Amino acid sequence: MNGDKLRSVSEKTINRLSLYRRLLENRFGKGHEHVFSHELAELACVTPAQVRRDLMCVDNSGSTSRGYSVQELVREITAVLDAPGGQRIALVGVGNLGRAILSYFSGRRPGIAITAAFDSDPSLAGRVINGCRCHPMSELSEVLRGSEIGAAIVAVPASAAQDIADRLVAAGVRGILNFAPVPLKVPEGVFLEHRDMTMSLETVAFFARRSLGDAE
Amino acid sequence: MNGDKLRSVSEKTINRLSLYRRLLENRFGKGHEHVFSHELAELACVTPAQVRRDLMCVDNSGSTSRGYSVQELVREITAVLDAPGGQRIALVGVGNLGRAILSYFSGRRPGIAITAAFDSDPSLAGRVINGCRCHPMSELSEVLRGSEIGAAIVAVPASAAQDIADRLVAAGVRGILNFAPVPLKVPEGVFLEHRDMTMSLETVAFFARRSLGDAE
DNA sequence: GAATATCTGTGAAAGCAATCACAGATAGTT
DNA sequence: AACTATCTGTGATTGCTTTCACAGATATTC
Repeated sequence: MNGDKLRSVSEKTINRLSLYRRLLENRFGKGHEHVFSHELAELACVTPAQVRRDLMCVDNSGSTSRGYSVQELVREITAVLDAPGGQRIALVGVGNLGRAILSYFSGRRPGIAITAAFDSDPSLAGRVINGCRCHPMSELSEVLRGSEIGAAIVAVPASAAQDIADRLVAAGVRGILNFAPVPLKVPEGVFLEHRDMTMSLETVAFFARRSLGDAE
Repeated sequence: MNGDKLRSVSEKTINRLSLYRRLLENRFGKGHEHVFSHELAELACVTPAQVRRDLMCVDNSGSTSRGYSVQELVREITAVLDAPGGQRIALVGVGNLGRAILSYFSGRRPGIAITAAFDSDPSLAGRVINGCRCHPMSELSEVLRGSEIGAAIVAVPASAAQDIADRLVAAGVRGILNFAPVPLKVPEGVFLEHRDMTMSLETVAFFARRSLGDAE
């Protein structure tokens, strides 16, 4: 990787780098060979200072009065975010949400692919959904150990989530994106992101209501 | 609402209150009439001090040596989070993700219901999915103005998202949960939550890889 | 009923993240 | 070539969130 700088990069910065890259990719070639921090900030809905701070961890030097080369910036962010040979992800839970995730990510990012799915429903075993092969849950450890999968998405019911997480960690997974509506316990060193939709929706509902109340 | 305290509550605290309530509901009646801050903290994967701080904004007083009454705590959190008569939410975009969201929230929370859905595909108009009626996109303003909907979920492609957001805001929506992979611009006073799955997955992939690198 | 143990509520401290503000750089203009 | 304008990179600052640590409260024990 990029050595010392990256060891201390915050999660929020990585989040925004991912966003910056996508925004830049969408604009490149459309008459935008260069971009200023305030332009990228406008696209990303953050401040220019935030953009420049975030970019301190990539090996790119913007030029004064011309800004950043879009192409170079994309390349440098990619050098930070993507694994050189691409990265494989597993999906556990092929219900409504799991399928939506599969279809959503199918070919969306070149550097990342969901290459194995698991579900407790045996009738799914062997099926291929959006280019991803489904396996029975019992094969989880076996399939993961035979692959280069280091991260996984959990989209199972709350009751099954912790057990799945334990098995994923035991099989060597070091990053989990959790959509189950329950917090997971993972050992030190395993990165965990909890994306609880109920939490998100209740929070939006609360602040929408408070905002209405404030206006009256 | 609860007056002064709530005016300054942070988003993070509201997020956790939502989580606490669900964890408590799941446990109540199973021999857990009371709960200590360290027990709830364990369930939520946070520190006991965090729990106590968060609970400062609800009108509940835990008793020393017995902790909090689970039932009372749920009631008090509900008084903060839920609208007295329940809250209605709109969903825009009934694709794979939109349907997964509809099925996920169907009857999940008593205080919140997705009561109207919109999609640009005319063949969906009039259909009822998971108890939610689908409307053509052209009826968005009309339907919203005739209802008590103050918040919405956006699950449309990136290219359509900003236009949808503008129309939602114009129709009086004050909170948006955005799943489209693009940041949205909304006026001051409108609460916006961006849940970008690509960002989340790339971030998990990054830290999983870094964690593996650290271990070697 | 005094002593002990263990809890809550919260002021104070520590830790993180975002913003400010300016030095240094570079292009354009006259 | 000096002057102006405007950018980046970053030390310093501000603001927010979490954690610490302890006073005060309440059961329990002897």
